[in-house]
Amino acid sequence: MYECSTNIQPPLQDVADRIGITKMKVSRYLRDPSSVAASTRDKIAKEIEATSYIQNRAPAMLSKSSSKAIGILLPSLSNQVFTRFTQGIEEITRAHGFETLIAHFDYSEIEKETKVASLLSYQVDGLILTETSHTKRTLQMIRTAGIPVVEAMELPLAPIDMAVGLDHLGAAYKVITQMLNSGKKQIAYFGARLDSRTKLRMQGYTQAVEAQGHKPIYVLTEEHSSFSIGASLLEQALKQYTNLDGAFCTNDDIAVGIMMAAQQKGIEVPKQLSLVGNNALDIGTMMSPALTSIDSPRYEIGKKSAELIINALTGDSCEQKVFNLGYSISAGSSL
Amino acid sequence: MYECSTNIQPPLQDVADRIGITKMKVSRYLRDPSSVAASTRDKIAKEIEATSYIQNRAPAMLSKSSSKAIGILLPSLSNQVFTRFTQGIEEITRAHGFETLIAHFDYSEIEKETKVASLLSYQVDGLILTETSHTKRTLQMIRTAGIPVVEAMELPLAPIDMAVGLDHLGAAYKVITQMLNSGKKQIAYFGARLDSRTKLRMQGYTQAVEAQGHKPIYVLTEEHSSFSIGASLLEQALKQYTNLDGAFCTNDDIAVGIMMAAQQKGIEVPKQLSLVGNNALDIGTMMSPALTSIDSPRYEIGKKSAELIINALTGDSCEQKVFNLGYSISAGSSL
DNA sequence: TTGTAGGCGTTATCAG
DNA sequence: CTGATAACGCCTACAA
Repeated sequence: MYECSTNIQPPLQDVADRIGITKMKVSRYLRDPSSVAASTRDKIAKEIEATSYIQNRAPAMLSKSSSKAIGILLPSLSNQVFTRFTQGIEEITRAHGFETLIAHFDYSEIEKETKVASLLSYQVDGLILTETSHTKRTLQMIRTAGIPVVEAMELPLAPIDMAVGLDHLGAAYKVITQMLNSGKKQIAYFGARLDSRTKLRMQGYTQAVEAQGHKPIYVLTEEHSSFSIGASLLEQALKQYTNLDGAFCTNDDIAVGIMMAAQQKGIEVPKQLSLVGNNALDIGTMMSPALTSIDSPRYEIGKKSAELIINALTGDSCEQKVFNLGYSISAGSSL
Repeated sequence: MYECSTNIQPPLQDVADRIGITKMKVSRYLRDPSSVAASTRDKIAKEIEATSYIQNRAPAMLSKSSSKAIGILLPSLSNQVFTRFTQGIEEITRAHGFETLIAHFDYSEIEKETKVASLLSYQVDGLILTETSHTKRTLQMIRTAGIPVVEAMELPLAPIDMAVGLDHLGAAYKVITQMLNSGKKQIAYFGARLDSRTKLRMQGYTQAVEAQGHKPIYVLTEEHSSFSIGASLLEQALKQYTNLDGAFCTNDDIAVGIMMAAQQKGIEVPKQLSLVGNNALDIGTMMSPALTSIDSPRYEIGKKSAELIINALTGDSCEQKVFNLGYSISAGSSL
C-alpha cells in the first residue's frame, strides 16, 4: 500500500507549475510576499492555501545546517515538573519562529546519548538539557556540534556552555535546618530513582543533619517515584527507625504517599511526623495538612533557557553564563 | 560567539579524509561493515568512535523523503496517560531502528495543525495521533503526505487510515448502568478540558442515565483537570444538587480531588457518594476507599499503533484497519 | 521584477 | 571491492 518511499510532500515546483511560474517566485513569496508582482501574489497565496503546501526542511538543514528547531531533552514524560518548564521554553521559541523537538530518555544515560545524537542528526540549532552529568561521548557530540547549549534546572560547577537553575543543595540544607530547629531529632531522606537532583537534595540533607551532630538516614529505592512507592518506603522506614519524626522527600509524589500512609496509620502530621516534599505539585495543596514543599520557578527557567539559546543564535550572546533563579518554600503546614 | 550557521556536524568526508579513503567507503561501512575490505574496517570503526561521528539525516530526507522517524502527537505533556502509551510506541520503534519525534499541542486544534505541519516538514515516515477530530487543513496535509497514520486511543467512525483504541462511550455506559443499578439516583458527570475522550464519556453517561429515565447533570469546566479543580467542582455541584449521590469523572485527577473534598466534608464514599474515575492512575489505589476507575491498555495501544505503522512502511500492511483493545474496571471500592 | 546556476551531505547507480 | 557521478528541494548569489 505505502511504498517505503512514498512520502510525497509535494515540492515547491508543483505549486509553481500549477500557476505557470517558476519555483523561485514562490520561494521568494514565502519569505517576503512584497518581493513578487502584486498580480502573482494572490495566485500564489490561493494555491498554497488550497494545497496546504508544507515547507520541506531538509534543504535548509542541508545547505545551512539549520533546522530552526531547538532540541529539548527531558528525563521523563511522566514527571509533571517538566510540563511548565517546556511551556516556558515554547512560549519563547514560538515567538521567534523556532520549533521544538522533544526527546526523553527515562533517566537512562545511554538512552540520553542516543537521543542527543538523534536530535543533532536533525540539525537542531540549540539544545536544552535537564541534567548535568553526561557520558564522554555525549559531551563530545555536543561540543563538536558547536551549538548553544543550556543545562537547565541545576547549577553545574563546570557548565558545558550556559546554565539556568537553582540551588537544590542549599534549599535542602535550609529546610532541614528548619526542621531540626523545630525540635525534630530523627529525620530521614526519602529518595527514588537517583537522578542528579535527588543526589543534590541528599547532599544538602546530609550536610544539614551532620552539622547538628545527627546521623543521616537514607530510605531509597531504584524504582521510579510514585504515590504508592512513598507509602511502602514509609512502611519500610518505620520498621527500622521507630523514633522517626521527620521525612524529607525528593518529590511530592513520595511525600503525598507518605502522608496518606501515615494518616491511615494514625500518625499525626506534622506533630508526630514532619514532612517536606519537592516541586510543590497541585496534589500537595489538597492534603490536610497541606504539604510543605520546595518550589522551583520552572516556567521561568524554561523561558530563560530558551531566551539564552535564541540570543546566542542571533548574536546577542551575553557575558553571564549561569543564572540562579532561586526557589521558594510553598505555604504548607506539614512542617 | 555562535554564527547563526556554525552548526558544524563534521561530514562523512572529514572522517574519510583523516584515514585517506573516499567517503563512499565510509558510507558503505556504516550500512554494512562487511562491504569494505577487512583492513579498512578497523580504521573506520576507530575513527568514527574517536570523533563521535553523527549521521546527518538531511540528505536522506531530501533524496528519499524518509527520516526514519515516526511522529507522535500528544495533547499534553502533563497527562500521565500518555507516558505508558509513548513507551509502548518506542518499545517497537526502537527495535526497528526508527526514531520518534514527539510534539504536543496543549489541547488546541490550531496548535495541533501547526505541529502536524512541523512533523511533516521533518519528513516523518508515519504519524500517530491521539485525537480523532482534525481541522480541514490538518486532514489535507496528512492526506497529501501519503504516509501511514494511526489514530490512537479512540475508535473513529471514519478513520483517516488506521486506528487503535477502545470504546470509551460503551465503558461509560456500562459503569453508569452499574451505578444506577446499585441504587444511585442522582449521578453527575464531571468533566474538564473538553477533549474528545471527555465528550465520548459524556455521551455514554448521558445515554445510560436517560435509558433509566433520569436527567443528566453535567458539571464542567474549561480549565485543565487537576486535583484542586475536582474539589472545587464538587463544591459547585453540591450547592446545586443537594441529593447528589454519584459522580462519574472524566479522569482520576478530578475523581481524587472530589474524594478528598468529600471526605473533608464528612461525606462517606461510596455510601453517600459513589465515585468512578477514568485511567486508573496510581494515586487512586492509595485512597481509601481505593478509587474505582475505567482502565485502558495504554501500553498495548502504543505498541499496536507502532506495529501498524512499521508494517505499513515495510509493506506488510494488513486488511484490518481498526483495532479495539478493550478496557477493564480497576479493583476499587468507591462504587 | 524575474530567471539561472550551484551547493549543501549522502547514497543509488553504474563503471572500473 | 572501489570510485565517480548524479540526484534530492530549496535558497543564495548573481545575471538579465
